[in-house]
Amino acid sequence: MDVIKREERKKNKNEDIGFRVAFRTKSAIEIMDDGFKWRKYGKKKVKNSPHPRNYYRCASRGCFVKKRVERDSTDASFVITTYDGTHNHQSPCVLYYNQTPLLVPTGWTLQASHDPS
DNA sequence: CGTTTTTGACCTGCGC
DNA sequence: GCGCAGGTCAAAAACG
Repeated sequence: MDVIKREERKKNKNEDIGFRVAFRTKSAIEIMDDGFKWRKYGKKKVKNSPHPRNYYRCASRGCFVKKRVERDSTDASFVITTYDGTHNHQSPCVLYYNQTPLLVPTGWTLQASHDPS
């Protein structure tokens, strides 16, 4: 696990993560379970917004997908969720979505999608 | 008992 | 070269 983390870090620096998707959703809570198991590994305060930003990683071994959850600086009711990378395995709850691997669970209000970089 | 969460400290990249 | 901002790690606690 330790070695894997090192390799991942090196890989991220040298190679491209893959792709990045940012969603801004209208939700009161930032705990959105998209079917994957997320392990929180960091919390940081952003100067741009008075609210902290949470960092999550996929709990599955061998899957290096990262997830960034941040509240909107102006509207606390909006949450910005950014996904980095692609999952190397199927979702543990893929059956929940039947046969369509939806990234956004039903009930979410998708406001916009853009590349933060 | 194994795993995740929490939190501050540490590291790195970028700008000046 | 230094400072800032952001991103990550790692130890202990909490949780099932």
